Amino acid sequence: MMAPGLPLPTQMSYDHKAIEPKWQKRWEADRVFEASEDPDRPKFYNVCMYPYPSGALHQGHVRNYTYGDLLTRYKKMQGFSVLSPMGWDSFGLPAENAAIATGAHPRPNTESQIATMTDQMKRLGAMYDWTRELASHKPDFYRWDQWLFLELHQRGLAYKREAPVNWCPQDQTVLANEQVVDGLCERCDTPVVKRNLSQWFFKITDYAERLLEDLDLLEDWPDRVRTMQRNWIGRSEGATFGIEVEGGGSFEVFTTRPDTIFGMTFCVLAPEHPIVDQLIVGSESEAEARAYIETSSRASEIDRMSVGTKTGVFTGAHAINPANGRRVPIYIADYVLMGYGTGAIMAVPGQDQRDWDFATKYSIEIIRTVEPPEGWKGEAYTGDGPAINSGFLDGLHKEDAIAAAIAWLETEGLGRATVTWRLRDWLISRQRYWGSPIPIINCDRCGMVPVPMDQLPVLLPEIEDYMPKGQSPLAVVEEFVNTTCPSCGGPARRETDTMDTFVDSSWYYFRYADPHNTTRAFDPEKAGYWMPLDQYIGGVEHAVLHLLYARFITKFLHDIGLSDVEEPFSRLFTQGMITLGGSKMSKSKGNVVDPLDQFASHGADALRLWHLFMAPPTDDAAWTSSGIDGTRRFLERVWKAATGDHQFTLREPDERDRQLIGLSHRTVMKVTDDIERFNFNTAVPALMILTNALGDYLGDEPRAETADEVIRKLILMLAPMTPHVTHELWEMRGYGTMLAEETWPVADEELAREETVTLIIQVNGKVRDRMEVAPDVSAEEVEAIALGSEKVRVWLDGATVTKVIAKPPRMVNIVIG
RNA sequence: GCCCGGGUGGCGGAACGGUAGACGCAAGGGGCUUAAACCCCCUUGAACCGCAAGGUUCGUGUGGGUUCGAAACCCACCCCGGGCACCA
Repeated sequence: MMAPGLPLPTQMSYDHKAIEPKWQKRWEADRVFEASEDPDRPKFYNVCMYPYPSGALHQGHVRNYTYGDLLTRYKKMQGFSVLSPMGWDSFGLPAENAAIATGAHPRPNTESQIATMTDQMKRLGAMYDWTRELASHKPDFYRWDQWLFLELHQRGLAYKREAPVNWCPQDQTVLANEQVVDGLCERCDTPVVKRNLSQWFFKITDYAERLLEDLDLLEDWPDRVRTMQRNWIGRSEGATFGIEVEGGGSFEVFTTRPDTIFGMTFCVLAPEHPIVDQLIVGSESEAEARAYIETSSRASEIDRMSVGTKTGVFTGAHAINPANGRRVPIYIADYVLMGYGTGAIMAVPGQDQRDWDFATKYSIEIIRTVEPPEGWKGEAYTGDGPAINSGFLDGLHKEDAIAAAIAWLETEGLGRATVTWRLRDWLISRQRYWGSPIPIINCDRCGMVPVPMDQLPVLLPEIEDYMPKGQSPLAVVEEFVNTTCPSCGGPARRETDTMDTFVDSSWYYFRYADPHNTTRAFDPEKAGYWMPLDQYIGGVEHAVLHLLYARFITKFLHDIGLSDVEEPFSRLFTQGMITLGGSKMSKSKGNVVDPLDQFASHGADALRLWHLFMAPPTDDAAWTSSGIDGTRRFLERVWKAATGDHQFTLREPDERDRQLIGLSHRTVMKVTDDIERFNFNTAVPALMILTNALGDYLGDEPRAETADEVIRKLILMLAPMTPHVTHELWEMRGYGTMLAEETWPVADEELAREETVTLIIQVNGKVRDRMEVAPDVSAEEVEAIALGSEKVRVWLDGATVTKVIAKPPRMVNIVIG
């Protein structure tokens, strides 16, 4: 079926509808892409991020899998032992929401979508080792999520505590952080509020330092992803010290600017700070303070996060500035976050703009402790300068003043140098059905007891009602909940939360190395052969979620002796989006171009080539329907060159043969280099130029030997890009081998060398003439040629040559006065 | 606000500091055809000079700068996209 409005301008000379299925079946039957651990060859472990089974491939998938498959085939031709597996991120909210909407169980729907997508991947010609296929919703996979949980739990890295979570009042459910967009529920746009629930966390903060430091090792990651992770981890150096409350009690504050301590004119506590209650009891401001705390606890995230509208309330209590004994008021304000630092700050309005704003609003004194530069017209000054009004720190510059202030705090026993992280522990509980159950049993006598390893997996039960009600749908399933305590044998209740699907994706790439193991998550020997990934390909949207969690879990597996590597992904590639009409293609916007239409009209090869050609792989790319006409036309020309009935002549090779052979070697160099650097969009035109030259050559007394040599190279270079048509041509030309098993061509530098190059002759930087010269021409010769040029002489008439800059053989510039 | 990207023909995009616009799309002209489609050939950044061959000037967001020479390097600014955002 042809896409409406997309008539193919090409009269097709090859039948993609016959060729493509033929080779797809052949590759599968011959098991060409099944991987094996081969100690005699270098390995190449190549993975595209496993997809959520959404039902059908879209153009973004096509782009992703085309890049991945190109690399799989290219590396295989270069002699690598390649592992390119595929799996399914098949747990999670979309399937569950579909189930709620239709009343059907998520499993059959998920599995039929997996079947559809598998079929479409095969129709794209993307080859994977399907013997290693995995799906996270299957018990033989999620069993090992539960194992991972228990390993973390054993070492104190999985723990439960009450914590504020995102709550959508409309949907009556908790939301994952990633489902909160600008403070709103991504599904119903309702402002999200915080709600306290008892939750399971993975202690990723224990790994903060290593996760930050090892980013420096990841040289083949995009800078922006490393920067995003660095910001997300957010290391801040400073000091923590205690502050006495007048009349008894104390609290700790964290600051990156201990040097400004003399400028502290008030303190601020987060509304949730535990000491607040004792401070306000009986004070004049108690009623007002309680009202404020109540209001901010119910305020939506979007309100609390909005910069500029600082509000707060005086507690009625005062603190003592430890540096100068000054009595300062203690406020409560929600611009101080309980989750960062100590949930309390010393406020120095002279040196912090937020404190300045607050002090101005509530008429609190402002003391500058760093001399601003001459003519400073700003408000708070956060830059460097000599300390003033600061006692023993006076005159010191920022760095020295910070060191001196910390030394003083430590000598006085008031505080210490500390490092604070922005990174929070990873909240992995979900009050949702479609996920891996957390393997914990709650016993009244024994407390929280881990499910013994030999009782895994804790199977997800079949249920009728998936609707979230603020607790897991599993909580009402009596036969699931009620069990016996593994420790005392008494009656006990199962944990009913399930795990975040990011737990699945944090380790799945280890499982590909040993996917059928029934006694452990994977054999470290097998994982040791394949890990780390040599190439990981996916969307940039996972920069700080999946890619950070995966690094954490890999480090953990390393620490417990199951992995040799500390970093899972040696080389990361993040592709741009496909857009249409200025926005991302999506069903809701109605701007989807279904790849099935192009499979039918132009064939998978033409579609793959268009994706490679249309834009640099890292850039977003705008879909245009006519572009694929061009790549199909190009494949037609290749087909005609390789199968046409040409008038070959018997003659000795001449200049034309040498030219074409030379071009073919240069093309091999260019295409190889471009593929290595992911410049697919420039590799394609190089092949077009070669094909055009070949077409011209074939039309004018061609030699069969020359033609064959060039056609062979062309087919080999196109093989990873457009595998079906090239396999068919390889077979038709009778080379007698499977193209996918062939060797990638290597250029001969001698043959690639050009006989002449174009010398550009400039006068004062402007091009005035061009000449063909030998590549090894000298500077003196180039200068003589330039000065001898008739076109140049016109410009030199009546002028004095002041300088000649010669860069043989490409350029010479005559400078005249 | 902060941190990354990025602004090149009608469009997607090429260009180790050295011929700007490769390659492709679209458009126009011609050939083939009874006709059309397909296919093939030619033209296609702008302005100007020339009968022609050819030539000149301008041109990579804006304004400066460095350089014999800048789309590329430096400074300032404008616009677009993305990420983070009361993190003390």
